[in-house]
Amino acid sequence: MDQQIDLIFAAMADATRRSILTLLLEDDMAVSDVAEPFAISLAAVSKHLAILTRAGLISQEKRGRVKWCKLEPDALRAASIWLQGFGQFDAVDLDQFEQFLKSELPTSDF
Amino acid sequence: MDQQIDLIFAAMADATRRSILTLLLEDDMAVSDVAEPFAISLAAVSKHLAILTRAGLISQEKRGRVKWCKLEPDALRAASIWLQGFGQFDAVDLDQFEQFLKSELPTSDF
DNA sequence: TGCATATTCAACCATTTGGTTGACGATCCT
DNA sequence: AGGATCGTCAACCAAATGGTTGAATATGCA
Repeated sequence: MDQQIDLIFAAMADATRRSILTLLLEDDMAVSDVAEPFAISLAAVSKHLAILTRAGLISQEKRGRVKWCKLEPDALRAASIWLQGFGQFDAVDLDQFEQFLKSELPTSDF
Repeated sequence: MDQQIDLIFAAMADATRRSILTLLLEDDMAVSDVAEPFAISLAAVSKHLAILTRAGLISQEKRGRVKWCKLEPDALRAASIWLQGFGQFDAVDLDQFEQFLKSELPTSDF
């Protein structure tokens, strides 16, 4: 269980992977579509997706040629719980949060 | 700012460092006292503390021979905000959280 | 001055990560 | 069957991680 938390935090310790999670927050996507906004190779994105899958943050299902990626928000709960314990954090400023998300995305058109 | 989030999540992706944070939740501690519960060398703990410091999760102040380590919970807010955005997480089950914290500590006597 | 304590530094090692390129396997389409 | 597309695998590289041990630095104390 520790290990799962390790994997989750490690998976989130990379801006590309956090961007991928944000993309998938919108909708399920094929690997190529996930890769499209990024200036790295498809193979590199494939590795990122493997890391996210291993952490349980996404799931992947192959239908035909296409492998669909789906956010698994439940896996974030453990990490969230861990953080909340250090809590007394003020209520989240959602405006700030949206701005932050946008600042992390490689493209800003969504 | 991305980079700070990178550092924070990376710092938390290790059970030893999370245990250290939990220890410091109780009180400020000297490096040797932080190291005491762990079965690794003092130098290894010193490295962990450097990583936590770089991430802004703790601060260290030298008074005399002793370097005091202090939790900086503010640094966790950014990570917390990030996670909350994937939110709709149910209210935290605090009992479960405490049990989890205890399960992560190398010694269970507090 | 001289010793003990607190902490870091340096060098080393094995493993993981994040990236590349090129080849390969699957699947769809005509 | 043949060709295009989707995605991973393999081999490689540079950098970071997590650990070790032994030496060095800094401070306190007698």
